[in-house]
Amino acid sequence: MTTMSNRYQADAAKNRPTMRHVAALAGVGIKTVSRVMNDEAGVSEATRKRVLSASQQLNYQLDMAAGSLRRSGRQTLSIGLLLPSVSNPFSSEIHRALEDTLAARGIAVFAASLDDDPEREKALVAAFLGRRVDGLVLTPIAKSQSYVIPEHSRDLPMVFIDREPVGIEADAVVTDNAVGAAKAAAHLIAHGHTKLAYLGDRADIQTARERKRGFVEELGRAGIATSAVPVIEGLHDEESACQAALGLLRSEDPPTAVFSSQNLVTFGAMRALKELGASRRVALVGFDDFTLADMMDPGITVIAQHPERIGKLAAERLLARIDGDDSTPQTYVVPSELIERGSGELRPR
Amino acid sequence: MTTMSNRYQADAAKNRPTMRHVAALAGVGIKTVSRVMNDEAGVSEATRKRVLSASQQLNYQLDMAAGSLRRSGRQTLSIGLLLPSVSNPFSSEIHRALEDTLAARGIAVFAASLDDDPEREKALVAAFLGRRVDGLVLTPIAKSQSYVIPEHSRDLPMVFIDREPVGIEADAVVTDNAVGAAKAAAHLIAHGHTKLAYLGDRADIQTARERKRGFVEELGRAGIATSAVPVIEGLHDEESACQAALGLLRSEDPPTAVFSSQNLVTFGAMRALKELGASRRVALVGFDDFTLADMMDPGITVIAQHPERIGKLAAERLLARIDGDDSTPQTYVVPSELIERGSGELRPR
DNA sequence: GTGAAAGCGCTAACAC
DNA sequence: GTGTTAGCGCTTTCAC
Repeated sequence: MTTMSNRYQADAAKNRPTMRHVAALAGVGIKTVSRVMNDEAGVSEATRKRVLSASQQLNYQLDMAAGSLRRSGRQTLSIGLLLPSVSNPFSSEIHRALEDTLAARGIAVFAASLDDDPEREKALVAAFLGRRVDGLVLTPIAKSQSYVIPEHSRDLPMVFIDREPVGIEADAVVTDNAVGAAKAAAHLIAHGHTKLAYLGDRADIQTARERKRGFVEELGRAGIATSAVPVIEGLHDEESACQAALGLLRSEDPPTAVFSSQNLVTFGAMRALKELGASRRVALVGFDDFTLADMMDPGITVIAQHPERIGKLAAERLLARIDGDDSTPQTYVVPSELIERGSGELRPR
Repeated sequence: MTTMSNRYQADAAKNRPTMRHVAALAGVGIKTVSRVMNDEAGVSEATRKRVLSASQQLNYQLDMAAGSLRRSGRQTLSIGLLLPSVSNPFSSEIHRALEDTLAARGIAVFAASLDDDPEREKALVAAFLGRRVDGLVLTPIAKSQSYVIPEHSRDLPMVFIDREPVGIEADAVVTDNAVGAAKAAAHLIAHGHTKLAYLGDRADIQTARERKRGFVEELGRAGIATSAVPVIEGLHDEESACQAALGLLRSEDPPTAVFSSQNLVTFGAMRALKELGASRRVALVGFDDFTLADMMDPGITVIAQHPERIGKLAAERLLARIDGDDSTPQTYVVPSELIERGSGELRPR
């Protein structure tokens, strides 16, 4: 028996030990080891200690994959998260909040970046499915998400974030984009502006469309002719936004207030205003908050989103689904918030 | 036969289909399905097509976990990544670069946040090991990493980033912290400053210690008495850094140039300078680059790190180890870069 | 080219 | 309390 234990021990030092190794060393059956490792009842304290000691001696680690293969329910305690990019500040805040909520349940997170590529979206979903994740949290970018319908019907929990999915009914957690943009317009109008301008992202992005819609509708409510308000779309980076803003501000009848629909666009507008020395003359409200916004001169007024709340809510919905909630899928709206910092409170002239 | 196929098909619509389902529907043996799904040779084109069609019809997805259980080598095509926080900009840039390099090999990334908690470090490593990751990339924060020695000896590939591990010999990828800080000191001295000040992070963080060492050593080389240079450490957030900077700048003999060892500290210093209206009078160089640094007034001169290079290099080292490289572990140093933007080029008086 | 049998590490079901 | 047997979905081995 001693030789056998030794052999198992030597074996386990190089190769990864299994329950058999632990069982042999502890002198018990394999099922007993399983009971101890899973904190199941029905093991005497003495046996428990022997098993624990053997497992520590061998540095044994339960193999979750092998376990879940046999276990009914087949949970892997891991989920897949698809983001525009893991390095995008908005996305990574969501990621963090999700992680915190899921970690409390011992769930690990696979994270991946989409880069606006619909093909990648499908490929990454497939990659996650192959790893048998217990759920999926994704930022949809493909035209339709109907390709996941088979999985969804198999009760794979799924929550969409930032944008609502198309072609499938599933839970979603989004910002009130239209309302937020309308708040920005109303704020500028309340400060005396009638000559507004809109700098927007690509129209194929759902959130961008929503923001534009909200902004324009608010103009209508305020009785400002939409035709008098320049709306520039298709801005996806700082440089193009800066050029667009420069064009507007140098025109014959320049706006006295600008709304930018997204961070990079806001940065471009800020650069343009700075270049023209107009930062304290032309009002600016940007959608989405950013670091150092309060350190600018003037501070930049923004419609802040709450990524941490989106992430937390998405995680909670996912857990509820994992726990068997089968109510009708729903879209949850997280309100945005106007933060006054100076640039949005400048008055015309 | 038809009834059987139908039964399997109905079964597969609700439950997840297995190779058996596909085999039954295609009218072949299970091993043939395996061959097709793994792109193995030795299957006639006709059979291949039948199998492929059946698998698409059922929406079949190969189960990687089950496969790797039996497969020799047992690769799961997933790795674990441990970061200070997934939402930290520096970390998430590393994350992104890692992901890109590993995605090319079909490797998925588990990401998790440490929050400066040594216990979490150990727990998360255990969680990853239980999921049988093929490798680990980690930012060490515990006092010693000797707890992973057993895994390391079992040839689990492992690369440390940002900080070198203690108590174990393993690959590491780090910034040249001391050299970078020395460059900052030299830059300020070259611009005529002799009255410098150092604002630093907590001394228990390795990178913070290195930066201080490099800075102080450069003072020595320049013949500036270290005793004449205030060195404040233990600053871990913007507020404490701001207070420390205010104290220094309001003292009887204030510094003409400040070096801040980290982003949040830099922000605090910027705020203090702004509050005192000293932004254009007192020089500032910060360690680590940040968004909008060029939009400040003046632009903020920084010692930029290259997270994308750190991430890429770490991924490459990990892949090399996974591929069997068993050369002596090594520390790879990624050079930092001085970026002049104005604040660091201000002269005294 | 193809398939049957064994077994990866574990848990379910049941016997003792 | 504890151990034995079967089998999760797949790949290996080897026979046809």
